[in-house]
Amino acid sequence: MTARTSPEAAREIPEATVARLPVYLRALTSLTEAGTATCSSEELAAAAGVNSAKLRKDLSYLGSYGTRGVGYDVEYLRYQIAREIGVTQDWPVVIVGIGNLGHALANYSGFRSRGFRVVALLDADASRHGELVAGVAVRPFDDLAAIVRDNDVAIGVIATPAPAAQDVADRMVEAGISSILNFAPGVLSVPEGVDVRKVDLSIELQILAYHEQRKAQQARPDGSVDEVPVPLVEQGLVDQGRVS
Amino acid sequence: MTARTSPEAAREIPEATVARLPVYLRALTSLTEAGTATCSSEELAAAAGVNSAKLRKDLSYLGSYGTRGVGYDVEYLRYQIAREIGVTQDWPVVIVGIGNLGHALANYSGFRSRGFRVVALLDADASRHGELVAGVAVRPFDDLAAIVRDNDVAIGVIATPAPAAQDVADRMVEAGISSILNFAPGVLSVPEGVDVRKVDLSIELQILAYHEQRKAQQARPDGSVDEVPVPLVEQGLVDQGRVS
DNA sequence: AGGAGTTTGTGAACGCGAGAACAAAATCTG
DNA sequence: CAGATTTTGTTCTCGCGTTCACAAACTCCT
Ligand SMILES: NC(=O)c1ccc[n+]([C@@H]2O[C@H](COP(=O)([O-])OP(=O)(O)OC[C@H]3O[C@@H](n4cnc5c(N)ncnc54)[C@H](O)[C@@H]3O)[C@@H](O)[C@H]2O)c1
Ligand SMILES: NC(=O)c1ccc[n+]([C@@H]2O[C@H](COP(=O)([O-])OP(=O)(O)OC[C@H]3O[C@@H](n4cnc5c(N)ncnc54)[C@H](O)[C@@H]3O)[C@@H](O)[C@H]2O)c1
Repeated sequence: MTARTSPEAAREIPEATVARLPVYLRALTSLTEAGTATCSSEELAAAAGVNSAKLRKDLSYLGSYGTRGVGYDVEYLRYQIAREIGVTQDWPVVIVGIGNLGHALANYSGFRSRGFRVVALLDADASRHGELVAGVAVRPFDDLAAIVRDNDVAIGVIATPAPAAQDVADRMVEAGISSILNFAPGVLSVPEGVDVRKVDLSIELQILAYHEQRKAQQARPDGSVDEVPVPLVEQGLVDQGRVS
Repeated sequence: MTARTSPEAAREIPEATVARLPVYLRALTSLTEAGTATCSSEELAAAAGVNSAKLRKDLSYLGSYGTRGVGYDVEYLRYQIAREIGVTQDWPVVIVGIGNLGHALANYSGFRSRGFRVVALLDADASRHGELVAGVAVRPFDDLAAIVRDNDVAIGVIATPAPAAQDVADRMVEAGISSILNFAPGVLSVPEGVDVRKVDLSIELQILAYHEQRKAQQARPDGSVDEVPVPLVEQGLVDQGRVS
């Protein structure tokens, strides 16, 4: 690993690894709850659904937190990963668009328990203002800038209809938000330095449909109804976006 | 492209390409609605948020549907992609776990309009049975096998709490479902030939948090509050799971 | 008709990630 | 204490995906 020419060079964690760290974190939390104090890379890899070599390589980017011949201290490793991700502190989050999906998100308890705190629910529809969802009041969308400023909000969630999403994103960026989780379909355009991640249910289903169609096609034309001729997938598809 | 040793060899579309086809499909639908009859790879790539070379290579796996010097016929290409994905037909879908999230999913109109039909809503909680959500009644989970058989259901959605997810998945597979979209956190174990895709809100937020933390760290220690020292991302993160 | 201009489809180069394999480091055993 | 055993951290190789760059193919204009 030749250090890049930069002075400190820090640890530059590959994006694929970053995407798996939360999975390891969850697996470690499960192990803790099960009372396990120590685990090998093999065990943890199984719990996370990945290859053990991949797991070890991923962890090596963070440092040397294991002990050869022994394994990893579950609690210690869990803390190190949480610190690396940045979820030892609580991140304030705003949700915009409190419709079907927004309500579900606001009610989702997994937010709190994983290092995120919903500080505001915003909606453009005045008839929703004042409504309490999971103890938080729905407020006018125009309060965004003030809320972001007062609470140091860096992360915003968009759950509005698609046509409003770009507008909302622009206003979020303007207000100082630099990370957006977008549930509305379509492409968001944001300035450099702003991260966007997209969750698109229809795309996921369509990917499944494609593979489903291939399976069906492979059984039909031959006439023979054979079982799983080509193993498409089995497990451990931690990497979002890949199936096999 | 050397044809694999198999007899027909068909077109083997790379997984990364499959994951982008739905994005192109949506972009083309937008163009159609905007009244555009023809478009270049450059225009379509912009609408989909990807590099135009990548778009052309992706489309080349499907066939030669463009005209050099002209571009693509929007409607024709849209149909070809829809056919390739398999969404010219309607796919019956069952949703299991009609709580917060399940309600939102059941109410989601984007299902229907994109080639999927919710044929049943299932929940283990008897007090929910009979409730109508978007015109579909909530039924006992034990009806699963019959519903899958009668409606030829291949795709199932899991929106139950995490502890129940593996059980539900097992029952789905047993009933004949071979594609699962899982919203519950944790790793599902399924037999070969069954596809699982996972949507995990917390993981997405944690990935954002990681990058957010890096941005903050890069501004602080230097003392200087410079603007975006290293361009982390800008746009076009079509590929789920990557940020930059 | 012929040349200029466009735009597709693809060959080739490159970089990143996955996995196998192994050396180093720790524990355990006798 | 020495050797066997376990398990990590890392090196190496391979394959996939992205991107560049360009020839082929089509249109348009004179
Ligand atoms: N419901 C689902 O399960 C689901 C699944 C996948 C994707 N989505 C997407 O998520 C988004 C929301 O879906 P939904 O079913 O909750 O829709 P919805 O219509 O129920 O809710 C949208 C909410 O956004 C508010 N809104 C509209 N414009 C706004 C603006 N400019 N600023 C602030 N708020 C605004 C509306 O008042 C409404 O309350 C949609 O883009 C949808 O495609 C939903
Ligand atoms: N609400 C969200 O926004 C959100 C976001 C991300 C992930 N999730 C995940 O989605 C899942 C559902 O979340 P929710 O908020 O809707 O939970 P919820 O508790 O509101 O709903 C769960 C539903 O599943 C039903 N259920 C439980 N066990 C079952 C079983 N064995 N078979 C059939 N049905 C069963 C329950 O009766 C309940 O109706 C959870 O795993 C959660 O972690 C939710």
